Amino acid sequence: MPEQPLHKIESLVRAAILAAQDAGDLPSFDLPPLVVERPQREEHGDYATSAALQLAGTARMPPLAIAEAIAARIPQTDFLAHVEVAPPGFVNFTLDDQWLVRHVEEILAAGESYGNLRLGQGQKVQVEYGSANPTGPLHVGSGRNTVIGDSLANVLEAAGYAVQREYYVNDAGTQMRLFAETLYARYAQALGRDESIPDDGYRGAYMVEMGDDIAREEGDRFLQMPREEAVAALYEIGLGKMLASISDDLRLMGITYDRWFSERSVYDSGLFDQVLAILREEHYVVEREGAVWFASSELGDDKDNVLIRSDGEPGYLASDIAYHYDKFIGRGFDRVIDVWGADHQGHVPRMKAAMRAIGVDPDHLILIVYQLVTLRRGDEIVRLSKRTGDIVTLREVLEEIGADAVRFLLLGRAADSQMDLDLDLAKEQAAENPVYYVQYAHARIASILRYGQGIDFSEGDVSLLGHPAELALIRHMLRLPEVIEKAVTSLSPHYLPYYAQELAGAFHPFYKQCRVVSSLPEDMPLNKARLKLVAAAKIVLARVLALMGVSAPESM
RNA sequence: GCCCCUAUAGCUCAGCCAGGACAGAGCAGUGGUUUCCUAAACCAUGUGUCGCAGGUUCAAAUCCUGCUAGGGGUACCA
Repeated sequence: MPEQPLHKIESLVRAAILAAQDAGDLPSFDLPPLVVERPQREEHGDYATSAALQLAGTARMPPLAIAEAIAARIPQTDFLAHVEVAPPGFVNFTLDDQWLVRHVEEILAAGESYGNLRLGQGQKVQVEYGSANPTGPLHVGSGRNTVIGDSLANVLEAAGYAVQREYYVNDAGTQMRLFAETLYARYAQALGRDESIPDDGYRGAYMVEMGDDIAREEGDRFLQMPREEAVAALYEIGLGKMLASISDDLRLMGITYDRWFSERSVYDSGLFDQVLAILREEHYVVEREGAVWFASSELGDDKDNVLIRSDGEPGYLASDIAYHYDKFIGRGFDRVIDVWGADHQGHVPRMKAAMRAIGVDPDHLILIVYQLVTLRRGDEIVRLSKRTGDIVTLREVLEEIGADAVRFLLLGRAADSQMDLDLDLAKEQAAENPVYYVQYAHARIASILRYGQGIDFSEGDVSLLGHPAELALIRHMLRLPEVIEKAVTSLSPHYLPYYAQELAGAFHPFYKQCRVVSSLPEDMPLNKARLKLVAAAKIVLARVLALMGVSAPESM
């Protein structure tokens, strides 16, 4: 895992400024954080810093003069071909061709681990995502949640964190009781009994089907027992069926968890009582109006929140505090990341307050709130509600559009950005989805390697590479570690699909311009070098696809 | 009312955190490309009051204030 050029350049620029100050070419001042970035335009090199522009004010010197002073003190290195000063005060860095070309060998040597970083240093991080109520099938919103969470977990792992993926099963509380009551009614109806579902029950067709299924599988035995007992039994059966269906849908998207954590277990294990006692001891629990309140307003929230309702039923917040106590105190995660839809944003200040109450640094609980997906079919807006039964299931969308395209589509927007998903358009454009552009690059390489499988290119000489299209491809391959770092530090997996397209966009022109396996005998040395290049490109493409949870086909 | 998110090309969106070099991509449009490795490809080409109005700055899509529009939340549902 050699140091990335980006960071090497940062160090060089910093050292250059300090040296210029020592020599009296620059006045002394404290260095602000230096920004080294990828310039937008190719002719500005591979990396650039605007440090001189930033410093012009404090140094009271023309930016160009500062840039000159910096550039003059960047030492000769193997990886930089040249360093240039450009008006109004940029310093531009261009990577050395031979250094780039040698990088191909490093990627081949790193293999699947190419791109790995040591940012995390083994810190324990939990990512909790998905976590949809098991009262109905997953819809597209849950899809966005899982795609963000899963890819984030992937990049965190790549960056050297010890990641645990978890699904919190809300198998307790009012909604599950309504679900069980509804299921009882549907089951009874399936057996011909006149029974109506609760007013706030789940009206979706899937509940009718489940009632039919259970009637067929179990007969009428639940009608023979006391109603309460029957509802309790159906609660378990229905929960099991919903969880099975949810995990099937997730598997279709390539998502699996390390642990499914039951909300009920928070109460059954005594964890909730234990945490409530701690809150009481710290005097964050008050009783009024017949309910038990969490005094979160004393901890930065703008209001108090109900822990146990006046009907004696603990609310969602109650178990969630206990659950997070278990994550941090019980299981010792250094950081916990929860992925929530914008409809849960009101929960953020309460949970931050709760962390303070149990003695956890609230910054260690990272809440990623993504904006909701608005589904449309043409001009018609499809509202999603499990209760009214008006849902477009994730399964339907997966079947219409395909898991890879769905993941790519859902991942490609920043969490802050609201998504407008037109199912008609998405279906229409499914074939034009950029995911196939990326996958096709991978498949093309696989095809080349099959075609050239008789050639032993292990002794290929990469120094023969140098065509502009080859160098452009290598430059893009080199960016993977930077992209992973950026996705991790900004907790924004949406950079991955953009990068993937750019990488594929460097491969396809290379393929067009550079014959990899040529039949001319005199081309053999170059063939071997290029086979090395494409083998390395395949590694990088496969890696970024894997990070997105998208398959990397050998043929298309 | 108050709080959070958003507004950038015909459409869908990056870029905003750390202000800097003529504002980017995909799709859609137009024209072209196939004697050896996959045309799901390549090449060329047009597209902008960066929602509006102020402010800060040598420099604003980016920071600040106000406004408009859309989405979400809002004190015993999750």
